[in-house]
Amino acid sequence: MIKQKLNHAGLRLTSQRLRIAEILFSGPPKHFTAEHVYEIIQKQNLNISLATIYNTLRDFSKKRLINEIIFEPGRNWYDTRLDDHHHFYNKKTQKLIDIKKSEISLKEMPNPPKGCKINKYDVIIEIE
Amino acid sequence: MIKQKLNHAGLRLTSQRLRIAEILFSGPPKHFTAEHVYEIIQKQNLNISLATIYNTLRDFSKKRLINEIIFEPGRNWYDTRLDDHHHFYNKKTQKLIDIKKSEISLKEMPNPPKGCKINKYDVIIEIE
DNA sequence: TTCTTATATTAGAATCATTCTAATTAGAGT
DNA sequence: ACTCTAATTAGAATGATTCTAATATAAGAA
Repeated sequence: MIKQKLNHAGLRLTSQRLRIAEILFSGPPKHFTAEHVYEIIQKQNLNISLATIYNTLRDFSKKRLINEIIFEPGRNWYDTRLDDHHHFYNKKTQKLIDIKKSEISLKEMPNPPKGCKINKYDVIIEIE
Repeated sequence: MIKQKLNHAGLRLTSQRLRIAEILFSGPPKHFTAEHVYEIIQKQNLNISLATIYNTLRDFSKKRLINEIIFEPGRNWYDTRLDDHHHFYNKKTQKLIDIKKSEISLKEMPNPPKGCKINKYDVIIEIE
């Protein structure tokens, strides 16, 4: 349940966050940017400032409710899927396609440099 | 030889491109942004406009003389290494560390969607 | 060599996504 | 209800990159 999700993450239950979470977490997993969310909200005749969308996505990402994916310079994408998986990136259409972990995993994970721990890893396969 | 490299890529031999190529391809492989190259050129008391640096790096990348790496939103990084390898990315220090292909390769490469071919793939392991 | 033409360079303006500012509003515990 | 901290907001600011359009130059042709 969405309220529990936010509570558990230590995020206050504001109407804006609830509306945004509703959009993100209802329906199938999604790839999106702040602008995408903003457009959806406009179409619903809701009124949430662009700054709040940016803040909220950043907060959700920090709290690991969504995942940031970097594959295009100058644009922040997010993914509601949190499980271990990777992406095809079609440069022309600018679309991402999920790749199941089972289809791709690494032979072995190299040791990180001393004093560092691995945060996450991303495999991006660029197609055209 | 640098002139042959540019000629072979179909790029005119301008003094600016030769100077930039000199910086990139002399010495060990490098990770860098347009600003880094610009600073080096300033220190050498050369005078090449920032726009030309951006243009040149884009051109070199298109012609596959250097490789674009995307791992940080809002900043274009390049790599003079063209062979198959991957990267640790230290988010705090914003530094990249090469990972040899032999240390990491994928178990298998998934089939791209119909009508698409694989351009390249990048593995980025975020550490902290 | 000189001519020609397409291409490259440039300064500075423009763009675009994102973050910041500082004033206002609103959760949520007491 | 009261208080206090955190969230929201409009609009400005930022910062990397690209664009514009004027000028210069490489390199093949004559």
